[in-house]
Amino acid sequence: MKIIYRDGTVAECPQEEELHVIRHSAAHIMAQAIKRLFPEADFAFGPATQNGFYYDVDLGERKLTNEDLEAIEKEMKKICKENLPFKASMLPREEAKKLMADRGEKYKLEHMDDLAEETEFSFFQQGEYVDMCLGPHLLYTKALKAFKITQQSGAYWKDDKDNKMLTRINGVAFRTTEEQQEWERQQQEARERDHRKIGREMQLFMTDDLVGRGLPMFLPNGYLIWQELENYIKAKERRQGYVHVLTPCVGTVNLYKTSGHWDHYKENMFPAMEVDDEAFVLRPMNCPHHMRIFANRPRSYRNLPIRIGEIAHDFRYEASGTLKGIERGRHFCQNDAHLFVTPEQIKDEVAAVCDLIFDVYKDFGITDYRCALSLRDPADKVKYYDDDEMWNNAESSLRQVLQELGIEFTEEIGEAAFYGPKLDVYVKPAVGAEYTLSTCQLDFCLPMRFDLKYIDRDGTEKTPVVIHRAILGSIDRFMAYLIEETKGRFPLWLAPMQVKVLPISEKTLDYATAINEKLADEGIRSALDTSNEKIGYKIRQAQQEDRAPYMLVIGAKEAESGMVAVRTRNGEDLGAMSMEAFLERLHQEIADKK
RNA sequence: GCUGGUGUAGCUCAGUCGGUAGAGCAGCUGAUUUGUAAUCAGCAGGUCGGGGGUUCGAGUCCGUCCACCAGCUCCA
Repeated sequence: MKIIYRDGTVAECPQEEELHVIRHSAAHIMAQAIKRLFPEADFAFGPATQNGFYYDVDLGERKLTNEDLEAIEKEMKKICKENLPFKASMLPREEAKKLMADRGEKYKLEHMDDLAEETEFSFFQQGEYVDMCLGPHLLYTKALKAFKITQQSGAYWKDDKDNKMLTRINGVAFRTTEEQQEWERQQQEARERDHRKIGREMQLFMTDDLVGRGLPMFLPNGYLIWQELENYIKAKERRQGYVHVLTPCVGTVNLYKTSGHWDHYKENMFPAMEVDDEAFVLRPMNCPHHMRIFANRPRSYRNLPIRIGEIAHDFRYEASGTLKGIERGRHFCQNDAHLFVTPEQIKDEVAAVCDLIFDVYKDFGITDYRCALSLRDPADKVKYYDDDEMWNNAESSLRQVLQELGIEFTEEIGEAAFYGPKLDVYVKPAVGAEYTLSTCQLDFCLPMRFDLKYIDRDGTEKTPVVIHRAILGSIDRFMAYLIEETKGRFPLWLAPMQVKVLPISEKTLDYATAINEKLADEGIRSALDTSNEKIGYKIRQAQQEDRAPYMLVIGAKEAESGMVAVRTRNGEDLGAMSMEAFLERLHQEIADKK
């Protein structure tokens, strides 16, 4: 595939750049189509994205309908058919400005002003449409073979919500129609994995308008998984010397004024409740409660580190548009802990937290994640606690520890918490944008604000350092992730229904009932299908709807021999085995967390 | 919160030009007693998201509120 660069040279496109160029050119062709249909259109940015492209366009008061989008797509196809060449040209600043001014492109002009150090600008033209652009592009519009406009949405000029909202038109583009079909298949597959869909099918959780939006309720099946996760992570933490506490879901406004959260986040908290001349809020996080637990009694360096964990209920008044099943709600349960340490202990404790994170990921088979060191934006004195020395110290300590641990990470400016830098571990769900699962934050700030002290070896009072960390993040979000990763086919130890007992007919119902009871006695979550259906139907139900890892087919042969016929969720027929052998298999698999 | 879209039975969906709602699955009842991914028949199920408006008449048209979905912004 040949492409044209901004200086007009034509060359073979590097393989890995092909899609990007196709998508970028698709954006230009879409802009041309939009301009033909809506001459008043004023274009902002129109880049290629991970799957496709978009163009942000100012259409004045006009709202686009779906028919408009179809018309744009049709016009794009027409432009491709016209097979217009892409032509590159360079203009010095003044001429470039005149060209854009003549064409009424006020966003491009503003962009040129932002690029104050540039002396000349490049343009690409196909047919009557000219766009300021770095390129490179396809040689001809016909080279764009597979694309589709997918949606429109709003987006702010320069991503700033104080600026005007423009219409963003999104599309996808591929090398071939086969690749496009493959993408559509994957989209379908992602929709099938959506935790909200599987959660409803498997009766894991529900929401209800009368209870309130963003307030999911865990149903018996979902709460079984929840309890397994809670027990699992608490046991892991206990092994690392954590203790667990239980603290209330409300706190005084003064508590959050002391921590600084009130100033930073009061807009995202449920409003204060005034009672007996005191104001309370539903708590949005637990750090202040844990700080006060530390301050409850004198502490010695001999007691440190103190690791206080809690499966803690939190409430945040999230913007309505951000709510998403149990991935992001207004109530959620953090797998939270605060480690109170001496400065010398930072390294070992951060290392232990990282070990715990990756140990847990191993248990769950999580391999597709990325780590980021989230730093403050030093220019932002409003968001970040203003103490350069403290920040430099915290950031360099955390960076150094991560480097020494050999963890690969990128650094992201302006992503820190207001009180300190953090290690964030991101994962990508089946549906939607990536999010943080685990976090480990180094905090020199809250211990000062709460005036925390311990008595050091030399008898003087010192301020401890706090490490905030969450491994599963929130139980809710972690469950959402697991649902999408497993498609609801949870490993045995987590499956709400571990075994389903399927009598072939009522004639073997008694034996099947005894088997079911035996399983229950052994602590196995089993269910008995007493329905009057054929065995094929029962299997289909157990495998597809219940997603039970094991099915026991119980007929005359089994009743006579005292065996069970075992079938797996994957359709594998393991044949007849003794109940003892089956139980041993179950217990082993549960212990292995496979 | 912003922009756009969607809302019909528990679930997935159909419903033409405005003339008082339909299917499959699930549910219930009965028949059948079944050997590894859907046995047959019958029954029941709805203030068409809510309140308004236009109309002789609204699931359908208009407006408003609510919820959901996508994207943006945000995520202590």
